[in-house]
Amino acid sequence: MTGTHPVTEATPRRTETHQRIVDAAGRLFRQSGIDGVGVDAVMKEAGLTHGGFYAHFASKDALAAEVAQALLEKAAGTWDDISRTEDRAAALRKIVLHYLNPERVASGLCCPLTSLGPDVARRSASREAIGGALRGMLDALTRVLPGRRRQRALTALSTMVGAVVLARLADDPALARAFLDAAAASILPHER
Amino acid sequence: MTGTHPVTEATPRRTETHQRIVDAAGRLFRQSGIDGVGVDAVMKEAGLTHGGFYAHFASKDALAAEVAQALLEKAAGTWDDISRTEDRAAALRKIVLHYLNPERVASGLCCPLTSLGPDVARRSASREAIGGALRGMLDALTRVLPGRRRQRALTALSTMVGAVVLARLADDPALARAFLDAAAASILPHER
DNA sequence: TGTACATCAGTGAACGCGCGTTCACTGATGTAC
DNA sequence: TGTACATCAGTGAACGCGCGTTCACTGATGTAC
Repeated sequence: MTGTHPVTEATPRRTETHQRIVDAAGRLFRQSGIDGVGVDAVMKEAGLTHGGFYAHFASKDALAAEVAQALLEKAAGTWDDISRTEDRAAALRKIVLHYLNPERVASGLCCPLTSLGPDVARRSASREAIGGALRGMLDALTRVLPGRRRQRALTALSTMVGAVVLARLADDPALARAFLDAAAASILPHER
Repeated sequence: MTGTHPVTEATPRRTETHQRIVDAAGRLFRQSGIDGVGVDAVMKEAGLTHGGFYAHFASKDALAAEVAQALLEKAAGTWDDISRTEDRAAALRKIVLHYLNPERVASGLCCPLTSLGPDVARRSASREAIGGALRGMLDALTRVLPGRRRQRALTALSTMVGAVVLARLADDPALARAFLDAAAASILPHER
């Protein structure tokens, strides 16, 4: 029910189109911010015209909430899956290196916490989804971090998020890279 | 010259009003985002009416650029000053605890990197100012961190920025606090 | 299998509000004599 | 010290564009017989 237009029934085609709009918005919102992208642009990205939008969502805000929730759940879910792998060290490596991957960061299609965070936190609708994702990511990190201390997970998540934020803020690609590399090195067990 | 209306001359009163507008915008923009605050609201916060705005700034974007530059320079300057104190350990403590102060973070009137960052990075005008501030903060941190290694400064800054971002995102005050405390503990030499 | 009709996803023109921007004016400050 | 005038910071009404939202319509999909 959440965010979806309540009146009309769900049919296969409708559901597919709905999902295409959410995906398109996910890409654009993360690159240019929610306020920086019009309903018009979202629908064009999804291969449709803007008029049909309100057959799928009650408002642009409802779309934003659904996009945020979907991206946050997906991110937390991925971390959770990986963290349940047998090999804890490998799982940690995978989570950290994927998160801090320079190409992903540069594309803007990275962690929704950093790309949508501020925008979304102001819209109170999604605060719960954010809280859930945070806890999920912390749980996953705690599970794979040596010592399994919550404290370390809090710090590691801060370092990763900060590195991504700073890398996107840096005007110089070398500096951006330096933030990501330093963060990875500080979290991963030092191998040399 | 930058950002200021180029035609009119600078007189004491003009300068003071100009500054009052920049200060007001600095507060509001950090709390609600640049797109979330109208010229109208800025001028009201400064105790004026909206009409007079364009006697001081060429556009809202010009104001945003000036606000960002002022806040970034102030932040970097503060760090630089503190870092040149005799006692390195005390200077580090001061920088870190001030930055991670829960009340400051909750008020939103904290580091412009986290509160304006994304908004501002998209407006290419201020990328240079951001880069400068980043380098200044890194230099200050390097100066006061034990060992004086650049690598450690990169990580420490990431951790601090990430902790603030996450603290503002967390729906639960206790969780917010946990991010800030964990970050401080991880950077400050462990005293116990 | 073919025809008639109903349903429904998507179209695109149009509306209207918010907000950035402009502008003619006012009241206050300052200068000339 | 007082009066006349010029300058200029700030006012508030008005404009117009962008964008979220609405709506009458179309063309395609599906169902009845």
